[in-house]
Amino acid sequence: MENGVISTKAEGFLSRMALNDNKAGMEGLDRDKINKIIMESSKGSRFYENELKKEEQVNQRIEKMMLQKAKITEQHLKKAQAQVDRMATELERSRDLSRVIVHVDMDAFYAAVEMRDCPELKDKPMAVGSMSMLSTSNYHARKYGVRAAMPGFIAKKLCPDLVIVPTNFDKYRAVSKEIREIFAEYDPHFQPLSLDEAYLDFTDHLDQRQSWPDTLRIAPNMMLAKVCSDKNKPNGQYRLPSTKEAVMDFVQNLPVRKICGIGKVSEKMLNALGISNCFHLSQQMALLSLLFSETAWHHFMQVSLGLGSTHIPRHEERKSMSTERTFREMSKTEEQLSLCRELCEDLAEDLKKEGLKGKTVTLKLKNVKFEVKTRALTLPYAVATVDEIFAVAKDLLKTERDNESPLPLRLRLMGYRLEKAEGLGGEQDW
DNA sequence: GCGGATCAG
DNA sequence: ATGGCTGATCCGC
Repeated sequence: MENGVISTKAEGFLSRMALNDNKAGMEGLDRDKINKIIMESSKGSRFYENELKKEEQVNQRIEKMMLQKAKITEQHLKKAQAQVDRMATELERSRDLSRVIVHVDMDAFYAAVEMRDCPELKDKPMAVGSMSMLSTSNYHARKYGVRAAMPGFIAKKLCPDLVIVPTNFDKYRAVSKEIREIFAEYDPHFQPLSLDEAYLDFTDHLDQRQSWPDTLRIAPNMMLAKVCSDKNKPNGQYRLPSTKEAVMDFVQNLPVRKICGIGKVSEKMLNALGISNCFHLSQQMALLSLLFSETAWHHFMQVSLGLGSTHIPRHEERKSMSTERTFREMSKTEEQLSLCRELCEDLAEDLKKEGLKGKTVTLKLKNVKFEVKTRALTLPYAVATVDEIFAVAKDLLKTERDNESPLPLRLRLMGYRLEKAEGLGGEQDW
């Protein structure tokens, strides 16, 4: 029993904190050595303690799921299988292989821009970000296990020669603009996902020119195109043929973690059921339909059949806008209040740029133990100005302070979000 | 509607 | 000493 607990904890550490070799450029490095260094620089920190706590919650979720699984009868499963089969037939009828979808993803984008502007960096391990957090790293640095979303001080331990370049968003935005102008030539309705990523529908373009560009990752739908864009990095290309056989073959060998929407936690839950790739996923669909929500298993179903959107949606209207900031411990009421005011000013300014309003104000707090809390209030009318927002924001903060009283709120992050409320009348007020 | 969680980039 | 920020969505109240 004692041993069981300890090994669960060790496993928990690995799944949540350990090196993620999902990314390109992470093949064939010394995982054990890297994980040991990450572990040593993490152990005992408040961040790490909180990660352990979160991991324990995930383990409990899994335990609950396993108990549910144990209660499922053969009869139950048979019935579910019949429903799954019916749905598969239905979905199969909707399969559309006539579109050509491309997902473009700039390789190590921020790092590439910095190396372009400072060629000496090309031969060195480098990353973009700060000692607190890295946005991305070049391929030299990846050999040491240095990757995006890793704090710089840990990266420095993995690779003491690492050069950390501060982020320069204006520059990346400018390059992104150039890139998007090129995208528009191929598909005027392309959908940008971030500064360095976009979906393009190439179907019409290819009808006009007959030559096949072999410079891109191509597939018959968005889900597949996204996965393909990860293949043969860097500088490699991949085209998934538009046949059902090719698609099914491709999808069956795919680890579930590669699927957009399946993250660390979902992966761990699926793994607990013996599911690690999409072949297992399709084999266990009846079981999944009984253990997961409808939305979740329908998504699994689509994925296991290699289906995805064949039309790129037009850019949706934004639903919320937020601003948050991390700082060193702040416990004084007056300081917190003036920060609250500052954040409201920033938010109001951002809202003004887009001419937006919102009905729901949400306060986000993270204490020095990395515990996150949100507190929201929905108004009967939409607000946008600093004073309107601040009036609500300061009350939300006060309520939290009163809740904790007489202990002070020992904060490391504060943020505010304004949201368009659902329901009738939401549209005209936003 | 609220709050916690997950996910992506 | 240093463990981010923004936006979306889902689940279970």
